[in-house]
Amino acid sequence: VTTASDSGAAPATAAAGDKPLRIGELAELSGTTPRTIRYWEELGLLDAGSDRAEGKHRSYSHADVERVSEIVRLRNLLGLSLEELSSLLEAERGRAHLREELSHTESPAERRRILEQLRGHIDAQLELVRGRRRELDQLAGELEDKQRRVRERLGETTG
Amino acid sequence: VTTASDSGAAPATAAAGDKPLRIGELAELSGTTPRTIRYWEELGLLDAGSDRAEGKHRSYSHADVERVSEIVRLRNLLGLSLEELSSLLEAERGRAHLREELSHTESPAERRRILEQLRGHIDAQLELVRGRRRELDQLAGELEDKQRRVRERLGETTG
DNA sequence: TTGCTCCTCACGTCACGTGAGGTGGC
DNA sequence: TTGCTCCTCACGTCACGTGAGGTGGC
Repeated sequence: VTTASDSGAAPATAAAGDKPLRIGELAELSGTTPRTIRYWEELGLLDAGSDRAEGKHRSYSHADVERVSEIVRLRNLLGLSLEELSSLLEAERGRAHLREELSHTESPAERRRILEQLRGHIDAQLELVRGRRRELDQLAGELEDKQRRVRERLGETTG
Repeated sequence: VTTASDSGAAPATAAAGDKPLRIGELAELSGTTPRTIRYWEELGLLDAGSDRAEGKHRSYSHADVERVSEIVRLRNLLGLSLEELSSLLEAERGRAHLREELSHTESPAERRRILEQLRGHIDAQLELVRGRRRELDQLAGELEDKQRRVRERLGETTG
């Protein structure tokens, strides 16, 4: 139902990229459940697809698989609330809009302004991810220390 | 109430390490809330302190700060359910017990057996952490690519 | 046509948040 | 003694899980 793809990755085959998907297929391909997708749609995280008669089946595209997969990934890795995720995704829609704008403007000053906004958004997201990674590195480091100490003591025992 | 410290880190001052803490202080020092601590106690994640008269205040030690802080950290970084966390923590208590055993056994074969069990537990936890870190690295890498592309385009504009 | 997946309520659950009304301890 | 933090219910909330009963589409 939604159509715009953000990633620009070409589908494996042109034909496969066009086949409409049912909610169960979308869920499986993006690592979640139909219930979760309906819930996200209810909250406005996902597009409701404007014109679906009550009781009729939802229909999705492969671009939706990209989008839902990314939300699932961000949720799992960053542990954000859906409200936080929502604003992050809104920023991402904003970026898509900026790219659109960029492709239509010639003025170097304008192009520069748009690109700098894009950079700001990406930098912010990157800082979030790097912060998490630092914490995980710290934890991994501590575990590696423990591991090393046990290995040394194992080396001391005979056998 | 609980006493055994796992980490072996010396407190900043001996006196400060002995002062009993109230639930609000414990919560603040370990980055959570009193309600969460009571809930974890209810579930058995934290020791109930055996003998507290109904309505009387809970009392904690600085060793409890270590324990609660670690649970908070694992919850935030690994995104586990409290049930998963619970078994992970039980494994950790098992490790404390193994270390105890180790300090009392002389037989090299026995010591070796114990150390290998310790190593197994640590390796398992490390794999969990490394898996998460790999995923975050992947995400960070993708964002860095985007960032680089925007930078290149910024370099192309005049100004 | 038969089976499957889908649909919409609606109640259940997990991990707490948030008062309500009352008591404890420096 | 006054204020704070604490106590125990108990209901609310977020992000879904899980049927119940019914319809849609290959």
